[in-house]
Amino acid sequence: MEISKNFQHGQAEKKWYSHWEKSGYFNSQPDNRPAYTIVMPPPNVTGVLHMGHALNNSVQDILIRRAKMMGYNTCWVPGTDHASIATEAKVVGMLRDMGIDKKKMPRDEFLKYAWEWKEKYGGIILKQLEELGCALDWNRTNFTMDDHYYKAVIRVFVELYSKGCIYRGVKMINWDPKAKTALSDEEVIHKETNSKLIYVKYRLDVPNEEYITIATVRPETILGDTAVCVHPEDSRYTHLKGKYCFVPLINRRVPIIFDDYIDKEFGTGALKVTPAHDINDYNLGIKHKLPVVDTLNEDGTMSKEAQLYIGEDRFIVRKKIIEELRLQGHLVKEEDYKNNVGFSERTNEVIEPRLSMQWWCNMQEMVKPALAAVVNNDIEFHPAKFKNLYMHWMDTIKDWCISRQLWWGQRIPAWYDADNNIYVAQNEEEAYIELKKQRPELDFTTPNLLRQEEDVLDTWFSSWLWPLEVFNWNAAPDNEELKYYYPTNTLVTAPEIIFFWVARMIMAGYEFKGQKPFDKVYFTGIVRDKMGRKMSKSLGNSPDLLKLIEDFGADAVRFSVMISSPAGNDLLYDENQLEQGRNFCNKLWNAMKLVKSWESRCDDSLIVINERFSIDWMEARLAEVALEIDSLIKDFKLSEGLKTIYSLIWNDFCSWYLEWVKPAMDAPISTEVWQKTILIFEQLLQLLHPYMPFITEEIYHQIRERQAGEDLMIKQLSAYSVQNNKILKDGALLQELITATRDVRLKNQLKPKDTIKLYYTGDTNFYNTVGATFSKQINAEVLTYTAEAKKDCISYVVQQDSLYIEAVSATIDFEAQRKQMEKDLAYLQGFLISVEKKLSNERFVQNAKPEILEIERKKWQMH
RNA sequence: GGAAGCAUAGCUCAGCUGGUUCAGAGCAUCUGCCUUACAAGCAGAGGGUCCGCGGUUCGAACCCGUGUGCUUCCA
Repeated sequence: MEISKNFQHGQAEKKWYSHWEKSGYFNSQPDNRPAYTIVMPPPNVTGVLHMGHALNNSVQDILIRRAKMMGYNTCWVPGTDHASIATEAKVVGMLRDMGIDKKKMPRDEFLKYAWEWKEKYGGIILKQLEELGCALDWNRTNFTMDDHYYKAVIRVFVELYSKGCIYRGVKMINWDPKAKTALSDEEVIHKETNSKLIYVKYRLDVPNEEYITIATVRPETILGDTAVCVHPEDSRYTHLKGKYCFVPLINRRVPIIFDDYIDKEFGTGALKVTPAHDINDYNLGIKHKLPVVDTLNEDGTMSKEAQLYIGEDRFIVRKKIIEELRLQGHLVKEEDYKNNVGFSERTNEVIEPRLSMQWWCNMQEMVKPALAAVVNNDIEFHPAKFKNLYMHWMDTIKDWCISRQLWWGQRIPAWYDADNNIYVAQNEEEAYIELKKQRPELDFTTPNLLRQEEDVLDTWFSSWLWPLEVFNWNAAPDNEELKYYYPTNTLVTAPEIIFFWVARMIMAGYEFKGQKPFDKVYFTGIVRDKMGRKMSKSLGNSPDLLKLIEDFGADAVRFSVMISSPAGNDLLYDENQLEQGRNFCNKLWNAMKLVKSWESRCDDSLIVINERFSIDWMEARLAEVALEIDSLIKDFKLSEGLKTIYSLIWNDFCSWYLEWVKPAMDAPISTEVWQKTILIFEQLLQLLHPYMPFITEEIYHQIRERQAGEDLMIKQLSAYSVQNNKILKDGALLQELITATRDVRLKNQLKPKDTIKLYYTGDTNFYNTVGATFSKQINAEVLTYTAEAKKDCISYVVQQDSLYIEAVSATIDFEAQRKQMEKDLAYLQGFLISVEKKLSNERFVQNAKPEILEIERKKWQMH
């Protein structure tokens, strides 16, 4: 069969992915091998594959494929997250496009649409992971709203409620007026924003016309003011103790209160207090027993209580109210001001602090084992610098707002009776049983004695159970699979969700299973563009991943994201790396073509003599580097690992080894050399396979006939050990000799076709062993030992050996040669002086470690 | 406002516990090659105030202090 000029990635990817899948290599069942398990961070059902996923999932695939070839029973669990806010927003938008208003629709009907939407679009992202080559166990695909999963979430809620961790209460929350729901603190993104600081004077309730001036960036909240606060030690205001002032426009009479919470330096030192719309004001309000005036509706418009501008959006009101204050003479001045404003992570809407009745989860007890596990490295963080971040958050953990005013999600299993008593239960029947117990006097023949809570749970309240529930924890807590796969081995995720998800999973693991969910957490970096900007949809700087895979191949894409992503560091994505990946594929492909072309030229009768050294050296290098790669991958230095194997293949194998053993044109090759070469090639492919699965599998099958089931993906890695240091040193010397000689040839205008006669001083054994290879690489017709310096030759030095080229043709540039030798001499002299200095320094000899001293003495002797 | 991290070649980064003349790799650049696996390539080369300053040490890219710049997290 004709071999294509270059690697045809499109065909190979389809062929091998379906072959692996059909062969069952992706699937896992418990057996007596040790398990290696990863649960994939479930992407949103709303998502499409982007560079972050490519990085994250490439890393996981590398770990899985590597573990598989090391004898583990590997299990990588895929799935998706229902992402309540994001998905609900999509579905509402879709309905709006269809001319349907969500509000006019019953809950059940809306959910029907949501499920339809999920079935249609929700799986796309998983499908896209196939393109990347991910070795996922598709039989285990989970969704956080699957029936069993739903039940697990409900059970967990009920359990925590009965333990007293979950409660219902009114608190200041982050309100998203667009999604019309509460958010947890983690879902709010603070951004520096250009605002105006407005100075407003409030008339004092004192006999003469006197004012107190306050400063605010949210003048619309004036309508909810119930006090003005100053610092007790602020001499400007001490005379106002016990006095009152009037809120402008609405003339509400409010007290002037004193509290050392106030920053005297900020603004005028006087703060307007709006307990309904600011967390700090709220706390002041509680302390000073202030009334609460809630001036906002759930959609961000002004409420009736505001008295003015009712039904108008808060930002329009902000502008209008400034004008009105100006008209009425209350506006003192406006200043440009930078402040931090909270935005909704999902809708990008400006968050309004709002007092609201929500469900809360107290984490104080759950934190303890979860914190300890990370502190004492029972769960390892890679890189370890994220431990600090984790510990700080856990130390200062606050109650988690878990209710969301949405329909898409697990509905909170709480029921209310007519008097608003709460019954939390697994389902309505059990809630009724509870009701009967507590209210036996009720007439149970009347329908609808109970009504269920409308709110659903925060998405993260379901995804924190991920490593447990994908193995069916709820229905069968002692099941074999859970025992076998849990705790999972490695979690690979982005540091952005360390609080959202990682911390909460750790807490859930200890709380519900009494065991950690994973041994190790590997945090990938953020993918940025060439200019260092984070890749995002809104910036439009994220390339179309599927297009990249189509154009360059999945292997090249994987190469490009892995080559420059050191553990935990951000990845600066550059198309350049994509080309490097493609070129590498091409290089591999061409190496294959070369080796294959030898097959028909094999000759059993040829004895291996000259190539013996090359083979031994390559095998030693292979073993040496295989060990290096092993330790790099163990340390999650995946990028380094790829660089190492890249260089082993390109430099050691292609540039040195293949050139050394390559027969002359049309000459036969010893069968043994060919066979050894194939064996070496296979091992190189295997080391590379976790990074670039498709091309390696393809070439593995191209270079030799394979039996059914004889696939690279499942080939077990050999045990490597380094036993031959001498040959590695000799190989390095040979390379140095070749490079130096080529350099000398080039500098003396010797054409590649000109042959040379070369004389050396040095170990004749060594030169005899490598002589044929050396001569071939530098086009020498004679290579001979000489005891003394040769005259009228080009001379140069490599390590301890002197070399002399007797040029058959061409003139010798003695001047250039002299300069080069002087340079070499100066270097050596400098070297000697530095060693001498150290050795003659008494304090060095006294203080330095003996082994260091030994090294220096050796250096001295050698020169 | 609070905390953490980073600063090494044009770019992206290695550089462990201070010790080989330690200043490295890849990419990019330059020079010479269409040499029959590969021009998506081959052969070779150049390129540095290890951010500034001060200190500890026999010895500092590495440890300490300080200044500057950048990034991230929290409020």
